[in-house]
Amino acid sequence: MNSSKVIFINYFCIAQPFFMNLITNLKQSTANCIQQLYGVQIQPEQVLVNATKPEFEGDYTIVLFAFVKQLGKSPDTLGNELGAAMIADMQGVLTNYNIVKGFLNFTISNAFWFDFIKNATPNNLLSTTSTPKKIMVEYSSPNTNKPLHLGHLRNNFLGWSIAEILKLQGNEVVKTCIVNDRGIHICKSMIAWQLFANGATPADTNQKGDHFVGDYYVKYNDAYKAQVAELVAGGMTQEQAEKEAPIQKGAQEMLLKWEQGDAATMDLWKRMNSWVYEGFDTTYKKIGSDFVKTYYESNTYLLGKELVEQGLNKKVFYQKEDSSVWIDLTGDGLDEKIVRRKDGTSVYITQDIGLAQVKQKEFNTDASIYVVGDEQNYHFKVLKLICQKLQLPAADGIYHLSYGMVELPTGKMKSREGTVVDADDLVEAMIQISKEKTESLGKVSEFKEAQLTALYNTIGLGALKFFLLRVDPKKKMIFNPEESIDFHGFTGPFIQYTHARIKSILRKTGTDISLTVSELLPLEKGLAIELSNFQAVINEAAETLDPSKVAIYTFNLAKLFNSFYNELSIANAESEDKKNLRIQLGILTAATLQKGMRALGIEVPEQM
RNA sequence: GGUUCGGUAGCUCAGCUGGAUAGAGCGUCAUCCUUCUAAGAUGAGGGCCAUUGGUUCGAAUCCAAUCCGAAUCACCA
Repeated sequence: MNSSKVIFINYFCIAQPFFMNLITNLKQSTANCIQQLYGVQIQPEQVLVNATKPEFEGDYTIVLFAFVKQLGKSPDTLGNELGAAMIADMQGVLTNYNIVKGFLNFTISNAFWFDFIKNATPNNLLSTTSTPKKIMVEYSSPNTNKPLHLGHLRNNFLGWSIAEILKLQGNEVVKTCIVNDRGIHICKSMIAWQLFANGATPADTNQKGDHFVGDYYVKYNDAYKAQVAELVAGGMTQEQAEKEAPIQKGAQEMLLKWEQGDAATMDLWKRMNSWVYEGFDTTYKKIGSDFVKTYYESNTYLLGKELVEQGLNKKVFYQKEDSSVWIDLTGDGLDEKIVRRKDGTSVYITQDIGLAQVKQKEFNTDASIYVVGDEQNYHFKVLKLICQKLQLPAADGIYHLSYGMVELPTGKMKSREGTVVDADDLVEAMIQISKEKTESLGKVSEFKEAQLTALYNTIGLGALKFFLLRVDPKKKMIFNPEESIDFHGFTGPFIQYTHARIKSILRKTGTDISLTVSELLPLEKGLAIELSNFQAVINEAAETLDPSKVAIYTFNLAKLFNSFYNELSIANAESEDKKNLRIQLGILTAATLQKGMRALGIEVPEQM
């Protein structure tokens, strides 16, 4: 069992494209023909259908080895009998077959692909599922003591993209955010502000609010380290000094006051958080994150207490002598886990159980996806298990979309040590680079200032988003700030460029066309085949919650189009028929690139 | 120590429900703008798919063991 291959949702009826699904039909036909020829029952799913390798003749290949033994036929005999039977079975679709060492290659008829090209439109390339679900995607989860960094960007882009992909299938998606706005770390920046700010505000220093507050979090840590060093120099042990540092004690007192609802503390807390939220809003707007509902931990941290009582009654939980409450998960291969402290307060897992129930009551979703880093894999495993044992209605719908950390070549990012790649800085840098590149190419000289600004944003963010989404979410990734993110090759701008290039051609040729049958050249057919795969890619990305599948697909499609573009002229095609056919392929490719990139949260320009 | 996830070209990554000669991008080298946008295309070079054993007609892919790296196993969140 490999948990990394867990399928998010198995749709009873997944979205099917408007055209006949060739692969499904090939499998079915194989099973039918084997039944007819040899009277042996085979499940269509057992049949392996691949795209034929370019060095062989054909479009799709059926692998015969699996049946050779079962049917007691040589690969050649089986191939010939099956090939002939299937061509009769799928008349008009299959035209030819050949056999190479147990691989049965079929050529699909020109008419089939032409029909696909003719009937496809930007609007029917994707169709929606007949069994839509209501799905919550919780992502972003910022802390209010520091600004967003590169890791948050991966989270935000992933969450957004997953939501878009699920929407493409016709599901209803509810995007939510849980803000970690309380706790000792928040008090640390608060006390540092009290000590060092002299009443300064973000407006005074002309800073974004989240950065302003983040600076005090760093100042706290600097002061803390200095105090500890001083105490150690005065003869204390390191351990003692870490406990006794005055600023640390101050933060703890402040947390106590906060929990007691002390007016002055609450005022300061609200004030500083409002600065941070202002900063976050700017960033979210810039990167395109939004939420239907934002939950605040200051409101949710006491949740789950009732559920502890229920759990005790149901004997899911048990109480220790010191009156703390636990659950024993050793039977499930995990540990014992505390769910309520001896003083009666909730722990992290308890509030999450409570929050899961609150969200379920408020939105009544079929599933809830938590976009959270892989360091919390264990936590979410436990969360789901406890919810299931409590028989909460939300339990089975909990999915943890676990993603790997973004690391620097020097190792993990640490905000306390200042080794973080700041989200705002990085976004700005990307936009700046896209500006420089665009200017040096000089292709948009007629653009007005506002158009240029929009274009730089589109390209800069496109490069950044694509960079973070093109790799498998569950893998950790390394970001090297020394090497800027690329604009060539397997990148967002490459695909944006291909789209703009197609649009440029279509502006010249017009799109008012009527199609008449013509022979398809290999590159034309190749594009048609790739376009016909779009729905399957979206389905797979949704089932595995993996946007990188879409990134890879859009890249391959763009690459294929660029080869096509290089070899064949559209505007000056050999004949009017060819010209119209290629215009149609251009329309479909541009639309597919646009939708695919949209699913990654990336816009594509008309011109660049 | 237990659990989980990784190890594929110099670098960053695909491929992993077993199938034909393991693929991209970057970087390197070489071609192609008087012809629809060169942020492009074409080609060359680059590999003991961590190691060993097993299953199979067939293994990067499945199984077992080993080595290396990461995360986690808090009355922090």
